Amino acid sequence: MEPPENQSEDPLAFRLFTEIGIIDQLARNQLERGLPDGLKVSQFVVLNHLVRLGGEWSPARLANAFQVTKGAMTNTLQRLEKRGLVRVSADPRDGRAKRVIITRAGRHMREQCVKSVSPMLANLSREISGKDFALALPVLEKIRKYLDSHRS
Amino acid sequence: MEPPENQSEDPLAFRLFTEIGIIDQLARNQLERGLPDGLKVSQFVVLNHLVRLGGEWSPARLANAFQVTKGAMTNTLQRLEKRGLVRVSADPRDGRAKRVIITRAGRHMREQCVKSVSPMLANLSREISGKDFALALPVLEKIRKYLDSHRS
DNA sequence: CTTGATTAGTTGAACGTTAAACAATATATT
DNA sequence: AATATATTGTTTAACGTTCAACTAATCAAG
Repeated sequence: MEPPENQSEDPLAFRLFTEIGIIDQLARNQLERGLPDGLKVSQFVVLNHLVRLGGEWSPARLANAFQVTKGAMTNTLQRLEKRGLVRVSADPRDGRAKRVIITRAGRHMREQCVKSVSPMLANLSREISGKDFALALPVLEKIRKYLDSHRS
Repeated sequence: MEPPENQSEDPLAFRLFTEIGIIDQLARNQLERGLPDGLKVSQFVVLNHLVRLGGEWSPARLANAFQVTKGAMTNTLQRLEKRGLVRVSADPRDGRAKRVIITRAGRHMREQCVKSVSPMLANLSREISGKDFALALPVLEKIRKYLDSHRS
């Protein structure tokens, strides 16, 4: 039998996306305000991604990971390279592709960014328990993986 | 050489914001692709807000609710008014303010938008249970309220 | 009443993103 | 080999947003 929540007009899912939209906007604003040296969120998330997952990433893979266009990633990488935070070079195995490697300065900048975020995270932890985060995170991961695999 | 790092070393809250950012981007893209007549997400959420909560809203209140600047809301409302989906008029009680009222065409457009979203939500409900949504939603609401009350 | 501070809305420049067109290279088919 | 198809990255114009400056109106205190 089908519970009524599975109907096409599920208010729960819709409200969840609404909350996510507002949280994303608020968090981005507060994060960007604290980032050092006028670094943009789009640039920070790339640095963070490179540090967290390591290895070499092509611009196309990065664009795909963050679901932005190739043009946007070209722009972000050019700005990061101008700052000396990443190095972009031709891929010797594929004449079309490039490789993106984070520099030592890039790792250091990412560290500073993480530090600039921690006060906000610490304050948040005072009001919302780790148990709550642990409760919501798997659900969000599931949703993200679903959306990620069902995009055209 | 640095050891390979993985994301589970990041604080739970940080990973949660990362997931939220990716979900927001994926969901916005898929939503906007399905909206009728080239309507933008920013325009749809205003229509949806006016239908759901009813009554008269000033541009400033709307800008505050969605955490966008007044300039952005001016732009969005001008586009909605050009389409005849809202009516913006002077507030008789406050010479500085304006009132935003949704038109019948606006309500109809919102209905069509909701219809265009339902297939996506229905597919999502097939993979993620209402119980999961019910689990995550209160946490997200708590986080949103916290961020909302702690912005400078 | 007058001054000063606050609030509502608009405007224009700067910026980042998207979408589409493009050149270069790779892959698959025949 | 030759041809067609797909993929990578860049560029350009259009668009939406932010930010700062601005006008107009309200509020608060003297």
